[in-house]
Amino acid sequence: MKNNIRVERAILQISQAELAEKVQVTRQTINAIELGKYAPSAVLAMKIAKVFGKAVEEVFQLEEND
Amino acid sequence: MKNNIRVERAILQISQAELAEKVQVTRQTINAIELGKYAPSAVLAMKIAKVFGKAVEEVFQLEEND
DNA sequence: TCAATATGTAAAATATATTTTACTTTTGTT
DNA sequence: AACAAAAGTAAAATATATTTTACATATTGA
Repeated sequence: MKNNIRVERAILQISQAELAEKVQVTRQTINAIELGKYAPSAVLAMKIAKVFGKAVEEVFQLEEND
Repeated sequence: MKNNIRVERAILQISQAELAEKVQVTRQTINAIELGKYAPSAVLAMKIAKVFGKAVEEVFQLEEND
């Protein structure tokens, strides 16, 4: 699972900590997901996409191994 | 987390078992998610939406408690 | 350069999703 | 009614996401 979180954050100019606060998870969770260490839950993915004003598919992309 | 899986399945006329096979999970997983017993992972939500030819947000909707 | 802010990382604990196996109930068809 | 297919359920095991605490490194601005 790939994602554009870093780019979307840059557009909004918000830190990992700020995004974390907006979607009510810890900063470490955002960091791990942004770095692709694991994939989020659907609820979290939808909340993140919502913050960016994008569809889930615009922020997260399935890969072959998914 | 709400969803329209039942309706989307009806449109495609596929059973829970068939959807499960398409997205590579067990029938019980589809049943549990369809009934709202728990929310799927983002990967699974995206695969399900893809089968239906819809965006994740069209198949799954966040609720207040999410 | 110094300090502050942001990011990366890690291990252990907890929460949640998914599988497996198995059985029950419902629905649709003949 | 009888049969088959579909859907519902449940408990235990496993996999994965998320939290917590804590520290290390990098980046930015004064």
